[in-house]
Amino acid sequence: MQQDATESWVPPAIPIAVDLVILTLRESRFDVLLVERGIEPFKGGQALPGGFLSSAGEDIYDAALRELHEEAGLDGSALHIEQVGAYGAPDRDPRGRVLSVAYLAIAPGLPEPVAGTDASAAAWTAVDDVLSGHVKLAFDHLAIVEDAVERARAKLEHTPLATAFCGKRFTIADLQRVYEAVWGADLDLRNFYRKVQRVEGFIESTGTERREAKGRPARLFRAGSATALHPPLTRPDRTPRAEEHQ
Amino acid sequence: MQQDATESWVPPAIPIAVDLVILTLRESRFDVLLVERGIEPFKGGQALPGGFLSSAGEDIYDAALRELHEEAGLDGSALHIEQVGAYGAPDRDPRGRVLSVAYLAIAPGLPEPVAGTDASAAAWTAVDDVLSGHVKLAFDHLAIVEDAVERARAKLEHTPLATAFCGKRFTIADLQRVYEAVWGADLDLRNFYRKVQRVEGFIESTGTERREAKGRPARLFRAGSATALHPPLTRPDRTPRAEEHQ
DNA sequence: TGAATAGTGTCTATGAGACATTATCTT
DNA sequence: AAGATAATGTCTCATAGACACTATTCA
Repeated sequence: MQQDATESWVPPAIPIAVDLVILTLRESRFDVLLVERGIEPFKGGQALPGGFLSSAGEDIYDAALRELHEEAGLDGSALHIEQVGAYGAPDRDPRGRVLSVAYLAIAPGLPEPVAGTDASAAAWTAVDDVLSGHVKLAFDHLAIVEDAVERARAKLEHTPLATAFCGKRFTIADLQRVYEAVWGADLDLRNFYRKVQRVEGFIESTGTERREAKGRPARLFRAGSATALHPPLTRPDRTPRAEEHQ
Repeated sequence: MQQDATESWVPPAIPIAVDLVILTLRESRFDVLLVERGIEPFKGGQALPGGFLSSAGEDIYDAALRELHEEAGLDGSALHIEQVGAYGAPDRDPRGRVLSVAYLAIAPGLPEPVAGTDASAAAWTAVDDVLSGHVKLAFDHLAIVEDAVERARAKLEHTPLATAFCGKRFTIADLQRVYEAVWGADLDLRNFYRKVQRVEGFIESTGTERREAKGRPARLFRAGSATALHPPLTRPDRTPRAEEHQ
């Protein structure tokens, strides 16, 4: 980077924004947070929360944390956050050129559609409705959601990311619901219990239980110390296996 | 993104650069292209090829292609190129704030250290020497290389990316050398042949052969149509398996 | 003791990894 | 036929996936 510049040449500067793909599970549904746009372009349309850097000195990650707080009322220090990538097509914003850095945030299921914030227009929306095109998004936000969701789905296989969708303590059934909702696939309960418990450092027992009115109490776990899952939990083959034509 | 702006507020604009992590295999060595910096800061130091957008209207991907041509003499349309991410720490460039979008490019082994270009100072360097810190890089380029290399290593498992390191036609042994060099691990030849040939759409036979002076001729293949590998080629466990303590 | 939820065990098939020999070509 | 390189087959073990029953609690 940083080419040989003549004294007179000035590299073009472009406004920088951050966009947030905040994912969560609410009642076993895989949701993304969208806000209704209050201004043109796409006024009244649905979009990802986000915004411009507040100053030329603000770190992009800090900007993501700030928007997370301002637009979603969430505390980023408690969440899993990672960068998805930069989206910089010259025509992505009709008002003029903007380069946006997208972040993925995973939040434990929040009962309320987030209130007391800037963006009172924020609402949880089914990820499926977005990906299917049933809910239309402004700008290139659909592509951003696609990339972020695929990232989350893939990381569920190899990392303990699923625990980020759960609270501090969770049951194995809770964890299974995460996998099923994010992957959009049903998993066998017995195989899931076996695999999850075999992976070293994925979940550790708290010794406590959760009882709900009826039925046997469920044991509670917390996230373990592993950063990678060995062996991984693989997604069910959507390409079942080459139809042994014969 | 695109917050409610009052008429008077103007979002801060920042110079945008692209950095390229160009990876290849040369004589079974896994190499990255570095350039010697001609100007301060880090004058005389090693850095990734790259540069600022040429104009405020240039697409970032196009800028990556342009730099690939200018600084490495490579034709991007023939290469695998993907974005790694945005690097935007406010202090990453001592001259002032720059946001850089990093791209990963995979090139078939090129015999010569790339000549007849802008950057005659460009040179292939062993990736291991960079990752080990033996070769020091300017700015935050080490972090960029780490991210890009990990991306490449991971994608080798699930995608036919390895074929991007090879020419149009290659032997199975060529392909194995790619995996061994990028992963830094020895693979069993017999298992490799079996697995590679079982994966549908990974490689397809050309019916032709390559003969080198002596020995049995090797069959030549070309990249198949698959975009994902089923089943994947997994990296040898560096974390061998929980030492069954007992 | 019945209803409700939590948790486990076994069998089969497939892939991973270790390992040595046969095949084809040139000189 | 000797030398060199290419290619393959078998065995064992671990994991994936299909599948049904037992355990614990509360009313």
